[in-house]
Amino acid sequence: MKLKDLARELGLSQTTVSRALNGYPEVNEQTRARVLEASKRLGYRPNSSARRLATGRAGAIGAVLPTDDGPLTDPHFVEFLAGVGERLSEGDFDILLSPARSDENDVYRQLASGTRVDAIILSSPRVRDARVDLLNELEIPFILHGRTEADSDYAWLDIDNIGAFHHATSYLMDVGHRRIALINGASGYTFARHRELGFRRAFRERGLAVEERYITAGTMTEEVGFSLAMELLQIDPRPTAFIVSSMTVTLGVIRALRASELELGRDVSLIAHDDVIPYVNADRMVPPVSTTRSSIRAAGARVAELTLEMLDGRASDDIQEVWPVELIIRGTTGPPSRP
Amino acid sequence: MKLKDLARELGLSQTTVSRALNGYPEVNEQTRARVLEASKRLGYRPNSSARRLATGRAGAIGAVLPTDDGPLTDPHFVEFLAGVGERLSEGDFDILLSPARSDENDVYRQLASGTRVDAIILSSPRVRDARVDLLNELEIPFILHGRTEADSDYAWLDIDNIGAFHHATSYLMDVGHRRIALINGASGYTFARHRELGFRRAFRERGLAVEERYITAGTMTEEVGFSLAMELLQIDPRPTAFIVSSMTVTLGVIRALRASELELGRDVSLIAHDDVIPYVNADRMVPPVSTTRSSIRAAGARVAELTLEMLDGRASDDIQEVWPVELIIRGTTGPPSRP
DNA sequence: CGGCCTATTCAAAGCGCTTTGAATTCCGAG
DNA sequence: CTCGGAATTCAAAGCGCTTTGAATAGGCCG
Repeated sequence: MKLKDLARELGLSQTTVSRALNGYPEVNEQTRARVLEASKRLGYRPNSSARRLATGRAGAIGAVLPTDDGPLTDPHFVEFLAGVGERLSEGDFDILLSPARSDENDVYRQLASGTRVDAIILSSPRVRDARVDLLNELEIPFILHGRTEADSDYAWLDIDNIGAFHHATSYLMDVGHRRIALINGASGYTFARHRELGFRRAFRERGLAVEERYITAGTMTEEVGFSLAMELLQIDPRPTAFIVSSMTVTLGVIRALRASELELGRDVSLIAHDDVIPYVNADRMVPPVSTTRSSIRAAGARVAELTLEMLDGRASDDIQEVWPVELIIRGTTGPPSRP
Repeated sequence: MKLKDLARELGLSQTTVSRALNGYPEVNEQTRARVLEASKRLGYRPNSSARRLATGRAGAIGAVLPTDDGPLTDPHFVEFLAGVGERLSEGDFDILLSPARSDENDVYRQLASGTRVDAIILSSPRVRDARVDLLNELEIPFILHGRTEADSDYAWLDIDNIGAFHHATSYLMDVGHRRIALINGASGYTFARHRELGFRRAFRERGLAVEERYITAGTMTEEVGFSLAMELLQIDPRPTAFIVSSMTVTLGVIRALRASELELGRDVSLIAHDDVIPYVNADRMVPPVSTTRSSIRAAGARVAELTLEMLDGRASDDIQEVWPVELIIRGTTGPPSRP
């Protein structure tokens, strides 16, 4: 069942049928209704290759599977992608997944130079990210989930990491903590940088000095969370509270606390950033974990939406969104214990 | 730079240039060399939409993002996908990711009826899986990673789950364990069924009875691992060894052991199945975890390869591969402790 | 009633590639 | 020399859709 067949069936020209289906205004509404009905009844599905050839659009958004050592560990990335996909599938757009190879630049170059994608979505940007320059040079539309240091010349959507960690740190201070440790994502990434900035700002605002030994960073895995927490707990005096960069890392921290026979929420407080992945649920843990929360899936959907707008002509440097982050206090935060 | 331009540049017809580039035999080797050189020099990239329209191929393999409660938790799925992508990107094929919506059947139906994918890859099949019937009916090529109960009429690649868990169980028996607990993936899925079968076979072979209370199953997350292990440890007498369905679940089991003040490898033995995801490394844990190991990424690559063969005409019911699984003994397995 | 404008529909020309069927060239055999 | 066949190359016809430019029909005004 192709357009031609459908048109013949209806006694109309391909032009009219095509326009009726694509919502053009110059079609009689009655005709449009007939066309839509017949199209559904006969199970007509436009051939996307043909459509793409005719429109000159690839009909796909490129994303690169991050490499192992990236900060966006797999579950996060999938969740983000699910959001992107949700929104994209409403249009005639696909996600084109390219695995990152040894030379990542090559992957982007290939995506851009071919006619396989209309735009590219980047995740986990660094403070200075060569990919941004590359894509700007290649002149292909792209959007960042996150941002770089110089964030004025391209499209991005980011959450307010500074605000989130500032808020979390301030809260802990409000309930009495002073020895607060930070377990951050790997330095170099903007989100980690921002989180540290927010953390430090809370101290500065109160005229308190940051204890540098309490600031740590690493790849965001359970293992790293465990070992960093173990190291932090060796320090004398040990921190009374932890601010942790992800729920995955938090699993490791909890393991470390157990190993040290410390009770979470009583002996030690903790606030973690929660990207709301189904894989680990902060609220269902024991005790429920206090978090700064922002759905990475929702962000994915919005990024997709912005991408489509960009392809519809919206200026890319007009697309810059910062999302606020909620602080949700649950059972892992209390006043510092007096040992 | 389109084919036409390239042809004009070379003083050849489009036909010849196209054939030269696509490796057809009826082209003079000298001509082919000239064409290839010019193509590279001028940076020619074929327009994939056009090629796809002309060949009638969509140039994409469909995969459905599993829903939250599936057994293939996100990190596994991405790793599998990475394997698929690796292989696919060598050809002119993409991965088309569709997020599973409320009615999953609809997603498949849409994938199949449109002209957007040439084949579909299915993950985590159930013992009886409606999707297989659906896709057979829709007459679109597809391949399963895993298999169903009735596995003769379609293409699949699976690992030897029966053998793996039989081997693991037998090993534990060899070193003296009798009270062996199984923490399995959610029942209903073939891989979980097979693992249980392998487990039971080891008992049967030795004329031993299975203690049914030691057999548990659930979604493969850290949380579930923790709570199932906690329950198992309440049983009197408690199991001396655990066989666990994934490394993620193992994290939870380890947390439960710590909470119960039991030392892994001494008080309790453990063998886990390891899909070799970068996210959790069995060998780097303390103590290193004994595993049945099979790279899910390699499986993905092979599935992609088989898919391409299928599209090249290989009969789908000729494509049925079972991969053996290694048993790797590390530090979490020893003789049972005598309490 | 003729002319003009708007609403609606149509035929045909691509989009950039592959592939069919035919044309051309070149050789060795007869 | 001449002819049939192998080796090369080519022109042109699609693939199924969108879109341009033109045609047709209907409605309103003077």
